[in-house]
Amino acid sequence: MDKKTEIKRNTQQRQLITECVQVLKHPTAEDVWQCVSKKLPNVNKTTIYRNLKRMVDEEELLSFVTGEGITHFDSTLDRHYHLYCKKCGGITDTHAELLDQLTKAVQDSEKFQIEEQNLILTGACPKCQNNDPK
Amino acid sequence: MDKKTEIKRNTQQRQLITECVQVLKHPTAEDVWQCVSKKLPNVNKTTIYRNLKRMVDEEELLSFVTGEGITHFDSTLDRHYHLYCKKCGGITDTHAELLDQLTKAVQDSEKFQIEEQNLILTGACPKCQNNDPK
DNA sequence: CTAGATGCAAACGTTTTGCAAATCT
DNA sequence: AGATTTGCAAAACGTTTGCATCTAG
Repeated sequence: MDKKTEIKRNTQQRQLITECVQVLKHPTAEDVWQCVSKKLPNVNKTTIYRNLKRMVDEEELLSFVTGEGITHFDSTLDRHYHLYCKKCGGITDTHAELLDQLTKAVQDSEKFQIEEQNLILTGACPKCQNNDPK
Repeated sequence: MDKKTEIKRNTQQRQLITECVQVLKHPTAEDVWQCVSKKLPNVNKTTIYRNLKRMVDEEELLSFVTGEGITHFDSTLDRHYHLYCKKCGGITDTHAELLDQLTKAVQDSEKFQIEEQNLILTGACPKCQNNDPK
């Protein structure tokens, strides 16, 4: 009764969107649009938005927002969090063990029932620390 | 050379904005506008946005974005993170010890130099768990 | 054949910008 | 007085919606 068993068509657009999210790793809607456009020059952004939204609703993708307020999509579904490099804009996944510990602790001490964890650590990735020795 | 030593005027609007952020705890720009409007009915939203932005730039306030993509402002500057209740929309501060541990671990293992931590745990606060026994 | 998906244009909400008028200091 | 800040209107931005057309099943 929770998940709708909706008919889903396998359109070219949808296939490409899925593909692009996987390849691009942590794209924005704009990124996906540009990527899909390469193979299908007339895709409309609306289609991108509609599909991404639906995929998030149906839990095929997850989305998160960086400190700058930009929404990114992620095809990695296991719980993890993100390292966001301010300099190059790169986003790296990190595993969730420590975050899980933290969440459990909060759950116990605050009696807060946690459903989603959204952690973004922002800073400078190893590459940018070296390349930009300011 | 980093922080600008700009002239800052003590306008009525700015005072009220500061006041409202403190009182409201984790307001959105809209919240602040409504709050300031009570005492100064003709404030323009632009003024709210401009001041909030500047305060964040000058590190008098910090801002964060919930999973829904809504920007909130916070006058508590010490490192801490937020519990966001999906049902009532309430936001609670939590202390940062565990998050600090996590951050240190990431810093060491990933060689990622972390400047900002942004953690939002979303779920149901104690009140809403009880009041809404679904 | 037909429900569901797309493309387009227009609406939307939030935030930003340009400029003249008002206001702190 | 003079520079900063405000208010207003308009633009910008990312996203959503309505609707006619197209298409996968």
